[in-house]
Amino acid sequence: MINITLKDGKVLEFEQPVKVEDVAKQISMGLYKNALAGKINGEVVDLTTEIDKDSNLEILAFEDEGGKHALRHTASHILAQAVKRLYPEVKLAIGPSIENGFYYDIDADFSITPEMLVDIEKEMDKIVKENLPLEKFVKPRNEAIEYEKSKNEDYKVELIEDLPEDEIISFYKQGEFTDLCAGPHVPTTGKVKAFKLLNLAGAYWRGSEKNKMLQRIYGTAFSKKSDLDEYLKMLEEAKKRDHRKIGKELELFSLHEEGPGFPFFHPKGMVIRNILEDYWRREHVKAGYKEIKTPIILNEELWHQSGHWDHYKENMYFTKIDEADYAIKPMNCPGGILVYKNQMHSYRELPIRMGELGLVHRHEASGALHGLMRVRSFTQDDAHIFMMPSQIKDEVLGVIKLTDKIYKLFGFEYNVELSTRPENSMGRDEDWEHATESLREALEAADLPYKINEGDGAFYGPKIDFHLKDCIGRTWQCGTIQLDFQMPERFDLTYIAEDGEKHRPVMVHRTVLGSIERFMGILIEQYAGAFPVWLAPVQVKLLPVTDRANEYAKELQEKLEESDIRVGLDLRNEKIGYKIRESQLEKVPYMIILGDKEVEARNVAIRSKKDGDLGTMEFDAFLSKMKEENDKRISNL
RNA sequence: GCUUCAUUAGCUCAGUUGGUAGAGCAACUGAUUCGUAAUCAGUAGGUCAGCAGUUCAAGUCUGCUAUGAAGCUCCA
Repeated sequence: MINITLKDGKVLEFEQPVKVEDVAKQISMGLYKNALAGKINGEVVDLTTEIDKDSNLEILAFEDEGGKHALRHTASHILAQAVKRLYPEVKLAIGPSIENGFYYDIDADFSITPEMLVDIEKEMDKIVKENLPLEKFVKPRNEAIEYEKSKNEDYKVELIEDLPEDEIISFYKQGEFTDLCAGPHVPTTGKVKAFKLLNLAGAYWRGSEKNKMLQRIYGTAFSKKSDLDEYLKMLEEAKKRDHRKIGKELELFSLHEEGPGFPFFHPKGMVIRNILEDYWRREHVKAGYKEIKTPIILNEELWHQSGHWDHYKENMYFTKIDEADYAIKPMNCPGGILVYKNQMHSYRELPIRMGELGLVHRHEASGALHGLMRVRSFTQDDAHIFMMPSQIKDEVLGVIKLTDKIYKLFGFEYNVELSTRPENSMGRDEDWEHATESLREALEAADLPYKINEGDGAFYGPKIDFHLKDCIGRTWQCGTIQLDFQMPERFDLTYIAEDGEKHRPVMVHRTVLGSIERFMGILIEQYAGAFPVWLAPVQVKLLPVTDRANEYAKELQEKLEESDIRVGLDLRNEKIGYKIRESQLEKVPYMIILGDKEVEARNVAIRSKKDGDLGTMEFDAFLSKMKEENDKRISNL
């Protein structure tokens, strides 16, 4: 007798081992017809897995991670099978499911073209229609190696060879196709009701650029056609928010062949940028920061001392002044350190929080450049905090809270990662351990969920990173908090403690926005260009219906400008409908329509971008409404 | 940097099997003074990214370079 406990606590009894799908069918009619996988005692398994002892069982449908995983994983096998049918000579690498779909890496000695993808999709359709059952079988490791060798699948052989001697290797078979695989899968290929191949890309075997580059086919799969359509539509919509597209349409910034990765900011982009910086300054003054500005070009010797020469040279730009070698700063820390070192410091002063909107240049790989998100010259909203070791936790916690507050203002959700010691790093093990532990404690104290990113820290210390999402779900590192025991050592930083002796301070490097450029990219995508009133480059646009209202419009323009409202005036001889259309496309939050009626009554007709016609009101009433919206972020603080 | 793909007017895009470029919007000029998402007419605008090659002939075919896109690698 086997007892199977379901998620809702119900217990089912079976005489003999049953398959997950049998249970799914039995629990209730229809309810689990979309079952795609099971979860036995916490482990995701195929629907065909036998349950042979008492277990907790959960049936996973497409809504569950495990269900999606099984479906998409099967889709990737169908992709591989189709490719093998059409091009038997190719070698298969790996084909996992990923967040929104799946891919398969293929080694072919010809280029896979978009036209071929169409053929492959057709073949996949056939395989789905054939409704082939997926059958699991196992082989001991050595037999498994021989088996894959006989199929000429070199990559599979390499994968198995990396597994322990006594490992039992599982395979899945669907029709004539078998693949090394740990599962889980849906029971038959027919379950994959809706799929689409999306794009082609190169990808290094095992993710190392030292290895061969394979061809990767990306796709996505759903259990219903309507879900697939919805997803594709969502992708289309998301692309309309792309900051590169909106930045051009709204004349915020531009990029030119003459300076790849060096963005040009236009007047409207500068308005947003300046407001953002003002806001940043205000917040930082309140949080106890002092602002500094340090030079962009500094003597090369400084970079030897900081360790950047040894660890970051490849990404730096260099220049000469007279006969001496100089470097363009890729980071602001040495500048901040020189300011600190310029005088003696008492423990009474600590922590010293020194902020800098610092322009840095980094030689990023050409293929890594991406709009404003990844550039070669950018302004970090940097700050360096010098403190006693006992202050670490509180200071880090303070930065976490400041970051959270600022991100919340924009409605961002974010992921946090803790990155630990990388291979190419400097410093003592015990310092690294202490630093990493301090960051961990601060994260725990802030009650923030975080992911550990092994070996991804800076060369001088571990870090906490804040990642924000762009319009299609790619994440970008923005805020960062980096603990550093090395630079204070290298630059012999000191403070005089209570005991009258020199002591070594600890240093934190941190950014909240990350870079102004990247943050603006994220902002543009977050709002799809329709910025909140306080950030909008033009907040109000005055639209006279005929030139009889021009004088009145100019009068109002002056009054609005006096109150620091950013105002636009459209005096062109165009129809009002046309002027409204353009202002709407410019995403101006408010329009003031001025015709004979308004001139006569000395009032204003308001139209909001969001809500349309708001009717007429007194000008003063509108003005105080604008002032109020403008101050929203301030009262928010 | 790597793989694949792309680059035609300021912008968005057409351009058949190779036979030396076209639309809409924008700009400019004129008319129109009009009430909540495009008034009408006209004018001007292009070494088809650049350089080389194949050809009687190249926007179209080939190679190189630059830039861009997707992904990989990198991102201290």
